[in-house]
Amino acid sequence: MNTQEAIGALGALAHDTRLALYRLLVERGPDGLPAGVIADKLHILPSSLTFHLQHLHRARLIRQRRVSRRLFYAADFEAMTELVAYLTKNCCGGAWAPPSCLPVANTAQPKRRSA
Amino acid sequence: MNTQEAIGALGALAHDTRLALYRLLVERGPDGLPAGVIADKLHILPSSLTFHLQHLHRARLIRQRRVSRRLFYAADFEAMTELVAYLTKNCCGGAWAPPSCLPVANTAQPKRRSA
DNA sequence: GTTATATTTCTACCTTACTGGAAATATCAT
DNA sequence: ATGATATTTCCAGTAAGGTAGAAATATAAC
Repeated sequence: MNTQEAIGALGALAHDTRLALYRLLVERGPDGLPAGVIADKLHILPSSLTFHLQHLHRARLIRQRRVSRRLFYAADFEAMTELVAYLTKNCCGGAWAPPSCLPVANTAQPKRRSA
Repeated sequence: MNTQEAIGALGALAHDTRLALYRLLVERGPDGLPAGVIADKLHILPSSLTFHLQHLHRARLIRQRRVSRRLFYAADFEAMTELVAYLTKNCCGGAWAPPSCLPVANTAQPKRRSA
């Protein structure tokens, strides 16, 4: 993850609705949720939801897949891992985060089914 | 660090100039740099610099102190530690970051002189 | 007190981000 | 094909963020 990607991810998370949305998807795991269910849970209009979903998607924090007529969105766990790695490496003066943290992140991902 | 504080910190870092500024201050350590020097290094106008410094300061990512007629700004290392802790705790589904990471962050701070 | 330096504050402007409603698209069921 | 559901796209309006220059404040030197 380079600086521009990090800025994109930080900006995507720096919003009430989007952070709540992202946390909801993380909580839900790799299966994710369809847009409609998310809209209900967060009480936002469909057009707003799409706007925020696309914002998170552009930042590669979430993934999209269609299941019949519904679009499911799921958190991209690698993205957060990379973001945290970027922050600890570049924004803590190297003083933070023992290297043992980084490998753990990958192995700790919930098992996914297809891709 | 609560959600609103995290959003504030994320938003403060989610900008080209401010991220560069913050990283410059982290690199510099607890002594920090006077505003004028920062403006020179980042090639930005004084009024813009103040704008971004205040943004970072509001997010408690940097600290300010006056030395004679100059205002020094320095990174607040605890803030980044807390932000990373927040992200790993709340946005990685608990799957990330072994607890050993967190204490390390505090002990790894560069020694400061006064407060 | 006057002058110079360092930084902030103020104001105006421009751009981008966000919200909300209506229309369009995609998929499925009949 | 028609109708229903799920979601996106489009558009307009409003709010917030960022940039820039000029004026104001704070400190220091003379």
